[in-house]
Amino acid sequence: MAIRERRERERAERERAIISAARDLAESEGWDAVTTRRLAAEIEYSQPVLYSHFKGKEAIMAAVAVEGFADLARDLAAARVAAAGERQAVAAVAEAYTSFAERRPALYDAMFTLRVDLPFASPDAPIDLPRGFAELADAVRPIAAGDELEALTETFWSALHGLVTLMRSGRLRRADHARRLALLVDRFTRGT
Amino acid sequence: MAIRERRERERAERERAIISAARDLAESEGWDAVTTRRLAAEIEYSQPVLYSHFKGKEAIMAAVAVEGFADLARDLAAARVAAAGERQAVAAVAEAYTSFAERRPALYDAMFTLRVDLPFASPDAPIDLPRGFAELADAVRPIAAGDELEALTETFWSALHGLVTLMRSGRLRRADHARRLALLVDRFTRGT
DNA sequence: TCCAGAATCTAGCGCCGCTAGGAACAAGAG
DNA sequence: CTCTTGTTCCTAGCGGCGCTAGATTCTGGA
Repeated sequence: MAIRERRERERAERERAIISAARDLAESEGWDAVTTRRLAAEIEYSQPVLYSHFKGKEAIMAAVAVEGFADLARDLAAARVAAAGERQAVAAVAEAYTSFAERRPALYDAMFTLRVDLPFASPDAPIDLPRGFAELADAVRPIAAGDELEALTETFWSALHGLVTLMRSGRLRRADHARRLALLVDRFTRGT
Repeated sequence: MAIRERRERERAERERAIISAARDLAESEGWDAVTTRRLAAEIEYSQPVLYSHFKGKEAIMAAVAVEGFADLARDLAAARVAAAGERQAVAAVAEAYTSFAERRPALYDAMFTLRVDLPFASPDAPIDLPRGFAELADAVRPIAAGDELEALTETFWSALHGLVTLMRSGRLRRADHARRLALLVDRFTRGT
């Protein structure tokens, strides 16, 4: 029986290795460089082994994304609790969000841009996804006034996501990022 | 000389055919289905002919995107001038923008999501791109108050883009779209 | 020591974007 | 009308992709 356990442990370790290799490779060379052949070489197994752990490449990316949700939720929480007031909390969370996207672009893409097979606005979403959303919602709550909190949080999130993706793809000048972020926070916190 | 002219005309027609085929194929089956082989078959020429017109597949997508900017600019202009007042103009333009993205998803992706080799915030951006941006800016101007118009327009645009992309990728429930859009417009037009 | 079943690999399928090299063709010169 | 020259276009193929069938190797228990 102990043998079986060791087997399962080794298998779990290998799965972790696949996810780490995918994340590292994506962060250093972009997702285009993450091929099943390179991943297999990285973990020193043959290609088909990947398919005994994951349904396909998209599932590997989804697994990387799930890891990212935990990191993002942590960053957002830290920013929120460190803020001095309600409006500062909104600004701090916004800053933390965009900074996460800038620091971990490949991870961010897996989470929010690339097509991956993950349930989002659904009960069986990965556990850390609603956690991150809840952090945003906590920051937004004081400025929600009469508005529905969930929809307002989604809207705020969308705005942050738009800023980040348009800037990252070269559609917005990076230099004006801080100004745009300030404007967004200002408009959302007005009159509350 | 007339022969040369006919040649050039035919060549221009073929280039148009390539762009149309790419757009149609992308809109009916998605960009993944747009391969150089299928495009070549569609225009009834061999694959290498594509490369005598465009540097590569990305350049074809960029050409499709450029066409889209003209369409979007037209939609935005129509929405803006038909609106009854300043705030209604903001709402109308926002609605027109997201509706364009919903109706022409593949085109929208080429324009704003996929990596294409196009200059954006730069003097040599395709002519219709600043036109679309100017339409947005015209709608935003009355609500800019003391804020810098360009940065505010970029921020508003980003929010629309975020709403659209997160919804389209299944990260936001489609059912709440109108509510989110209304919240966005409300927050941007507050106190002006 | 042998065997059944699990674990893993080799080899290959059909596709991709892209390109080298040659065939077919048309335009001007004699 | 024939020949040369330059353009146009195609056939064929390169290396790489995600993924999988089938063979092979390994391993725990009889």
